[in-house]
Amino acid sequence: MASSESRYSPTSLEPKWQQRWQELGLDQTPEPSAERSENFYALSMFPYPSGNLHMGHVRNYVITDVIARLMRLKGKRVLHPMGWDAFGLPAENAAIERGVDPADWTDRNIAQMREQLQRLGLSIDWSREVATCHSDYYRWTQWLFLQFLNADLAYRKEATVNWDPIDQTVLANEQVDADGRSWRSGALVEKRKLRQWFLKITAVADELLDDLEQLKGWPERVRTMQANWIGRSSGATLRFAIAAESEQAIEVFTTRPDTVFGVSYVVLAPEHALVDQLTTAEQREAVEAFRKSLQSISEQDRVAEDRPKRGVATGGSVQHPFTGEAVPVWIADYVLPDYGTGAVMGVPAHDSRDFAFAKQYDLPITTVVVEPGQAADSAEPTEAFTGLGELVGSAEFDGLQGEQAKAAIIKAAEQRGVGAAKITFRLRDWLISRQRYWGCPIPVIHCDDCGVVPVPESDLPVELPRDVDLSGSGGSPLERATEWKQVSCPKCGKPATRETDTMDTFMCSSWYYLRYTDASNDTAPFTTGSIDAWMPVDQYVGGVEHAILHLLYSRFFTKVLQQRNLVSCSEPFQNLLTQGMVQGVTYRNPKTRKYIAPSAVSDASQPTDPDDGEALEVFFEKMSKSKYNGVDPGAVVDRYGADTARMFILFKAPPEKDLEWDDADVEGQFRFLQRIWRLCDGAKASGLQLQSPLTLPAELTPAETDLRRAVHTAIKAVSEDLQGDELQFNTAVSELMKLSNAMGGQLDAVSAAVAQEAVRSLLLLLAPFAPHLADELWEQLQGSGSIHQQRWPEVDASALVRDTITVVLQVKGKVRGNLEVPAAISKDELEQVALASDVAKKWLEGNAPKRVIVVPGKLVNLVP
RNA sequence: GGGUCGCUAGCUCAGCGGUAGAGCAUCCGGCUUUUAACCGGCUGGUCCUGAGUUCGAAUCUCAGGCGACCCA
Repeated sequence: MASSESRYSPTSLEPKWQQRWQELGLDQTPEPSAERSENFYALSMFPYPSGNLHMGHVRNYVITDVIARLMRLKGKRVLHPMGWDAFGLPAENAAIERGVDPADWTDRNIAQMREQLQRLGLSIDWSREVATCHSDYYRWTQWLFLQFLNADLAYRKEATVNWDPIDQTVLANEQVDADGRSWRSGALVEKRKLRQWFLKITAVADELLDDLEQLKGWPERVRTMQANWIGRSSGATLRFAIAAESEQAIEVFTTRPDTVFGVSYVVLAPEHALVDQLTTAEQREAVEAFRKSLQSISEQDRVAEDRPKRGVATGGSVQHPFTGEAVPVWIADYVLPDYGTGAVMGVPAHDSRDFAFAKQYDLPITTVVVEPGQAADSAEPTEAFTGLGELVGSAEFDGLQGEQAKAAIIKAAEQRGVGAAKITFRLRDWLISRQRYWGCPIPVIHCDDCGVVPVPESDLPVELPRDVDLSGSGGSPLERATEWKQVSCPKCGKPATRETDTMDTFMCSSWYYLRYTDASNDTAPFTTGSIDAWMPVDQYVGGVEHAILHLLYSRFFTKVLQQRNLVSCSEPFQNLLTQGMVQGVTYRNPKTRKYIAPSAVSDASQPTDPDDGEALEVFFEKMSKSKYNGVDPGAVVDRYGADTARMFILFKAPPEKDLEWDDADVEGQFRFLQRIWRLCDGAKASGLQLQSPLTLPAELTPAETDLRRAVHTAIKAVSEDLQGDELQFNTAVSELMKLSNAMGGQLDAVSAAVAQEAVRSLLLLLAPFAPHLADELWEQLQGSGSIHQQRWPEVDASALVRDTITVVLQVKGKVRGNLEVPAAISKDELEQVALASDVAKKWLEGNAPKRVIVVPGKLVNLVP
């Protein structure tokens, strides 16, 4: 009765199962086991609630969901939460531009995105949802800030920052483009000195670097990026006295003390404190002009290698620490005030930047290091020799090599009081002040008498005032919230004012993974019990754009909290998967450089611009509104269902690689799910049921043996693809396809027990990927309970064994035939069978082979 | 300039010393007369290039090319 065949209809089936799962409480986090290894923490980087879910989000959360569902099937107790990185500038901009309240705007967006997420069938425990902008969360962000303050790891200092003169606000370095303009207002950013709050991340720089070694479950490149960002370099400080007998000196940091005899000048950062003193009257004007010209240039630009180095002589000079000779002092753009000592020694012969600088300003280039055994070349070098080598022209240090030379010079410098060994870091303290409204208020009070006074814990949270003037200009909006700002000092009771800076939103996201472990606790941010049960996160999934910022800050928080005995782990994320971008097909007119929407392209195989008929360039790029290449997840779910969207995203590319969205392949996935539907539908029509396991027959037919081999091969392959360092969802899906192909037409040809085992296994393997379809078919075939309450199938190794195997027969390395032999054949027997074969007779022409290579189970190679 | 990774069928990838494979797409045939179709089948590869090691190299080594990412 083919007409009664049911149809795969995800749009009706998926909401049904989402509701059923909720009723069954399947997504709820169970009570954790005392045995940590029985618990599993699967975590996605939480999103900013922009209001619109995009494909990148979908990819992120689907990956984590497959892992969470798999771990439940494997019997783990799983924590799989979700929340919102909800403070940030877009909400404030919406307020400025459209007059909406940032809190309302954010909450509406959260509601909208939550609904979009729920349609994907993600097994998230929504009872643990957090939003960083809600005071029941940010009171603990403030509490943690006070912990840092108490530990002397939070401080205020005057610093040079990027100031946007139109928006009247500080900007982070990332918000200043390559031309030194604000991304928002387009204004040229100015440098300003302001008092700002910092967290002392440099206090744990060594731990942050050294512990990267432990993070075996992280991508190598993320670890490398962090190591480079931290940038530990060991070398020495050397003092160049301002004048003979002078106490005052320019202190430089160098990783190459061995090149000190090659110094031909010293360069100060233009901001350096000694510049004014050293500048001669003749040079003062030039120095001032140079300093002014730098105000609009970003730091990244100043140090960019391909940029010409610019500088000006101060006219002053200092004394070489070893020779006592006068060394001219310059200022230059490539020396930064906050790095090292803000001063470097110029050794043109052995540093490429110094070399370029010396060439440009015609400064002497003195070679003091050569390849071991080579004599010094008197000709002027054409490029810097930056490697280690043997010292020449370095007085008593001549002949010393490499590290030995460095050590000797450092030792000599220490003895003469002109320097010392020193380790520096590129990492700088984390500036967390923001002069913005929509952020977490920094919980301190400024009192004229008592200074900076922390808000008492009992007064937390310091709530953001509502109805603040957010006109977008005139400094921090909180400065104008006078009623909120005026308080009495917690210490002396006199009138005082609240801190009006809010925190960098990265503060809020640096500990949210801890909050999930005990999300509704209103007496503590988390407890040692909840931390011990779930931390560290077993699998973290997110974009590689956070390789440094968020991931480094979170590691910093964890280390500080561990030192203060608030958490028991030293690293927050055990395994990290950085997923690739989702790219959409992009059309661009090569002449006008305009992007064309796919909907405007009539013939996708030969796309042309509807306006001028120009042939369009076609390529894949990250989905974005401006390129019209986005695909709306909601539309895909509407049309094909969440299961198809999930399957496609997992199958189309390995998770860490970029994924090219292709509608045709989405169709392909939908068809695959339909095939599974029909396969099970056919089995159902034949009376197959899943509720009670049948006993396999003692003797199997060849068809049964083949089917069981296919089933257990798939179980083995999928299980292996989903464990270990490389999670290969794409090949796992491919294995499911192979299995369903092997099952096609075979279910009626085998006994009920074998058919049942096959269908049961297929659905279980499918369950983490296409959870709705798997559960629906499970139910239709009378499976007990939900499929997501079952256990992951075990491999039956005996089903993989073959009775006979095909062995390759080679003659002199060339394949000349093959042999069908019993699987258990011995090496000697195999050799005998090979020598007796027709192939051997033909190719050896009756001669005995000189050599016989037998690889058991694989081949025999006869060498005549 | 240095480092890391990659280069296998049209696409995405597996294989990592032993007869070059999977899925998707293409193509063909059938079945329907489909409008989210379906079933069956066949194609398809100097494994980036060159040299070396080996009985045997996609796989190991070296050199080169191309690409991606990171660093300076």
